Amino acid sequence: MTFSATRLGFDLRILETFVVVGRELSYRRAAEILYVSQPAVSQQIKKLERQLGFTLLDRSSSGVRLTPEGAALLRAAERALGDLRDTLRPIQMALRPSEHRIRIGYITTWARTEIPSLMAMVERDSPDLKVVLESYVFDDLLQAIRNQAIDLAIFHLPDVLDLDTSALHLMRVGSTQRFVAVLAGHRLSGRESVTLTELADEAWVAATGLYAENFVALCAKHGFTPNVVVSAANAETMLGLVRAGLGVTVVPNQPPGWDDLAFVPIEDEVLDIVVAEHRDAPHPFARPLVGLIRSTFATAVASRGERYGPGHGPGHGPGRTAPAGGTR
Amino acid sequence: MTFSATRLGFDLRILETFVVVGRELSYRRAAEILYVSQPAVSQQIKKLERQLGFTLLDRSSSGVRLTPEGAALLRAAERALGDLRDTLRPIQMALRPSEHRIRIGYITTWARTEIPSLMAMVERDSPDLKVVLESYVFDDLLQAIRNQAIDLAIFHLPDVLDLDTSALHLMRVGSTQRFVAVLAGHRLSGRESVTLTELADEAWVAATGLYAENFVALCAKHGFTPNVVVSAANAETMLGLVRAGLGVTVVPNQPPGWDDLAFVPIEDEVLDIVVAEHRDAPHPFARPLVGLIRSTFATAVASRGERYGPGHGPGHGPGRTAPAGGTR
DNA sequence: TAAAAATACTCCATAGGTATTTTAT
DNA sequence: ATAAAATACCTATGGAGTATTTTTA
Repeated sequence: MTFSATRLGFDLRILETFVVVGRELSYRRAAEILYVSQPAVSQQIKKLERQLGFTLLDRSSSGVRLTPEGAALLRAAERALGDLRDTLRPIQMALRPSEHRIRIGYITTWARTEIPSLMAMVERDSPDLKVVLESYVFDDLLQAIRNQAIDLAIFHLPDVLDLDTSALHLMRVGSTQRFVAVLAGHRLSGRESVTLTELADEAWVAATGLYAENFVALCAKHGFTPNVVVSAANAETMLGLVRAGLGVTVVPNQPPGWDDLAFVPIEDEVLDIVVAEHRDAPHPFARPLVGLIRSTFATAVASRGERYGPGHGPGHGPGRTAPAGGTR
Repeated sequence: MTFSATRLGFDLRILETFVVVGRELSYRRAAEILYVSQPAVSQQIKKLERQLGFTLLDRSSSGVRLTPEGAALLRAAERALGDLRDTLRPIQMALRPSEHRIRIGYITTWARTEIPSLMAMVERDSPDLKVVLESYVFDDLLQAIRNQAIDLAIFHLPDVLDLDTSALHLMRVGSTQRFVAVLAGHRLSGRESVTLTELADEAWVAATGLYAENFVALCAKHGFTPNVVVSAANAETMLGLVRAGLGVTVVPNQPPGWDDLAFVPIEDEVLDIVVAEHRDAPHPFARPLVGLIRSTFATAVASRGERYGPGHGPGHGPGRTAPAGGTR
């Protein structure tokens, strides 16, 4: 016998999945946004349809269309999820009075352009929301969420390295590609794009920690070991070192204000830009912010979204844990 | 990596558990009501406290007290769960327009006294709620929920037999004991109580189906095989057969209107009276009704609540499936 | 033929179970 | 000493993953 505990109607995560599918009208894009696999979305929707007893979506290979019932549920669910959050918020606020402000952690890569434009949107959209910005070294960022030092983290995912994202909840907000940053006079500075292999013999300004490891692993995948002449912990410093002529470096965006540098796209897989929150104790205001973050990165970054979320994810062993601090 | 799907705050089941504990101020009683084991409640509360970051309940062996924070959460949670249900209800109603009424299935054992007094309470409490009553043979009752032929089932659990309650959600609403029904002149009719063993040589009027199997198994546990002279599918008939002098029978209550019969309590474990709903598609109005059902059975039955819910539950093999109908 | 969703299966995390120990009255 | 909650350990279920097949424009 299974005496399951009390349920309040159906599972709410499933409704949220349906809302995303209903908005995107694509299982694949919904999977990308939710950062789960496409079959997971299929299964959730199917389960919901089974529970309700009728079809919500007409799907075919050419796309997905809402049935009339589906359209009704979408409207109702969007409203209801909003109401639900509004209901839950005061409880959570009452219980954690310290959280009338939301703390966003980010890596300096995104400090120059994306964070300011995000803050502008926040100011316009939710002027009464207090945001505290905290810049982090990537290696400490995930741990900061686990520690509840921050509520939301913005970063791009290492694409080769396996990451320990336990206790986190990721949502994809955009994607970008790598650029190699070279001095204006560099032999490649005029190029439309380059392959990583062409850069095998360069002197490199590398990152530190996990991003550096990921870069080395990426190079290994392309058959060479980079000649790292110097490492630095943040993008600003790295670009400064490039400008100083120490070597070339790789960055996931084209920051403005580096007029004597050239940024050449690397023909490579795209990088996912994600936000992470604590899996079990999400901040009540996090969700609306994620929407704003997504539009920020949608406009700020050339996003073309290839593959859906997971792909180098689970099932690859225990992953690695970011240093700094215990399990709390 | 684990990319868990979107969460809406913490799990809602956990909040419901807390509400019950907060009201009962006892893990054990909460476990009984929720029909889960006491450790399950311990774990859920502990998880909630860990997520929130502070203590909700001061517990000791002499009882449980709410901390100030716990009291605050209890108030907020009760209100919020109500709001949540109010939010969800219109969605569910819109999606299943046929369910502006709730269908309650029950076994005839409870038809004489409990169901009418329940209906009286419903009439007083929620006069605009349409209830449809359907009496069932026990063997078909659970399947009727799976089929969504009814929304709520009221019955007592077989205590020896293992039951297939998959896809169901049980909540305990009361407990009772067995009575042996004998003719007024029977040798035992004056007794305060009897043991089952004393009845080993009686001629029996038995139930049919699962309840009958359970009765036979119970007798086996007490070391004898009952001499069943006739079987009947419902309590009214069985008592009629007793009155006709065919034998004695066992019932889980003392129905009125059988003045020429005597009901002698059997020294035995108590039986749990439970309601069941569909695990994945509960009726929006079911929850408030369960409260009324609980008070009905609290007043109608001598309830003393010994052990908490599960105990002959999971881990006993696949259980058995009620006949009649496929998996839907 | 290509792109999207569905299916098949495997695996792991969660959560509930039982049995037992700890604790406080 | 007793009753309640906590702990330890185990197991089952569900959900999400990858790989693959099916479908239809």
